[in-house]
Amino acid sequence: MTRQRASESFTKDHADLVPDVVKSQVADPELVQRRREQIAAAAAELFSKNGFYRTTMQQLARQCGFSSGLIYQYAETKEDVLLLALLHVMNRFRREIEQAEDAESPLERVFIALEAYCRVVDQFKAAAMLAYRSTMSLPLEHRSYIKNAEIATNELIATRVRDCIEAGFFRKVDADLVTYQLVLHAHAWSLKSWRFNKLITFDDYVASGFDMFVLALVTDSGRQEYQRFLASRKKAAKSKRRSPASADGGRQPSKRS
Amino acid sequence: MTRQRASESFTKDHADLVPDVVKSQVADPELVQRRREQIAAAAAELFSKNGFYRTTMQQLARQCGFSSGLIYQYAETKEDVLLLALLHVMNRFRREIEQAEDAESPLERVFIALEAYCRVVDQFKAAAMLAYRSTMSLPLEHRSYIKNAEIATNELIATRVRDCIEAGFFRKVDADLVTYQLVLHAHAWSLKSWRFNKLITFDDYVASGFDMFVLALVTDSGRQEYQRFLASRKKAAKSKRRSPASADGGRQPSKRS
DNA sequence: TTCAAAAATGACTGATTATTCATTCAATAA
DNA sequence: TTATTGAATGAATAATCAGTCATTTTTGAA
Repeated sequence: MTRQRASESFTKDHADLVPDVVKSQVADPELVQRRREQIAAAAAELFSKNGFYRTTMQQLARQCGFSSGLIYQYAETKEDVLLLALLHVMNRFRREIEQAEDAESPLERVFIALEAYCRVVDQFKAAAMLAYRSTMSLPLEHRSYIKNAEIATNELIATRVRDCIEAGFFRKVDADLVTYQLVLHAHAWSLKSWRFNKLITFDDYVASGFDMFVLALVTDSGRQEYQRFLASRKKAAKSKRRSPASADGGRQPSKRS
Repeated sequence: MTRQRASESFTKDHADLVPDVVKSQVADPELVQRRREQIAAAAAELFSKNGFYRTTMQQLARQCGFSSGLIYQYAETKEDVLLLALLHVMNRFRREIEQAEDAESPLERVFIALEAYCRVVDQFKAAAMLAYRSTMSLPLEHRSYIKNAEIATNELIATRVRDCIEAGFFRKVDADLVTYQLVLHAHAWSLKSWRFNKLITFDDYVASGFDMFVLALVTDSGRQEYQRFLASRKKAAKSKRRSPASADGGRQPSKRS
């Protein structure tokens, strides 16, 4: 349906990719939008916590605050709901990364994107794992929507990597491949949190991961840029420590490897 | 392979970690062992292909070649069977890595382990994904067995990383952390094969991954060692190309990034 | 206020499936 | 040969749950 940009300002640059495979009985597109958001949010929560198959449609309806029959006005099958839930999570992740503070240096911009990705993964660990656990439960026709959503998010990072290459900071590597490894570094924080939590703090995980990538990819001029970046971060950290306005709970620091 | 080196010597150095949480009605331990192997192998195949919840106990019994009731002589619940299947896969992976050819140089030994891990993941993509998809379907008491099996495998790599550090080739990094990143690099080949297959060949994936790790971790003396390693590999590849005995289908080469 | 259309309800149904258990079978001992 | 034991069978069971639909409620246009 893709249409629904009828109701004026709802166009959305990124058009949250509401897939036309999911059919609705209800006419009003705005209502469809709103209800599906409810359903997707509730489903993401329950599926993340209890798994797709262990969650019943009755439970889901209760979480939504309405009856089980109504869900079937906005989706045809339980698998449709899974697709909505997964896209809901992935779009949220993408938005968080888009909204991360920005910077001048291409190198710093990669760091910021990686950090933002890791942070949202950290914040929604269970949701982050949901994609890994459940994508295979999706009917084949649904999976491409997931892949596209993933690629769209990755592109945010890939362009930043390419900028580093163009700026001469990184060697001429395959940006898509590097992007995937950066993404996996973020995902791994949720996939293996039971182990990583014992080994390293969040901040060090991000920093040491970035450190590895930079050391492996950097040119001579990039190395200088990285030194500058590290210096400015150190200074920023110091001044931040002075002003206790650190919004998200400053995790305990630890031995860097 | 590795199989039944006689009944008695079955103690197994690595004691395939048959967990005592899974209770059996049958007395004869050898029979239990054999049947459980059957069940685990069949389950690994079906769960990998169709997923845990979509596989019925009847299907599983048919795949085993015996009746559905019999499964319940060797496991109490379907989740027990999942645990057996997962451990079956993980132990197989560990064994494959243990049996990989060996080498003198610590650096080369890390490469060999990484390559072996990637290869077995490549060979059994669906099985490799099973762990990610299904571990959360296990009851909590079962999960620690999975974690232990994973740690046991990782230790094979961790010691090799430590050797590199001791030999002065790697900086004094956290070996467990680096190990986890190596492992994830192998796992990622199955998790994201739909994407990677378009970007890179298997051989290049392994080589470029190793390259990244080495560049990020290496000391000056390690860098020399790595040059030597690359040179010897190039020579080996050349002589191999001459003798067409390359066992596993020589994949098409491609542009290295 | 009226009333038809749209939205929402939730009890119900049909199908599925994990698990059980009364029974059969096979091997060994007496 | 016969009795005993433990392994194996597979039809029956009991529970669950996705999806339906007859009914009620809400909405908003006239």
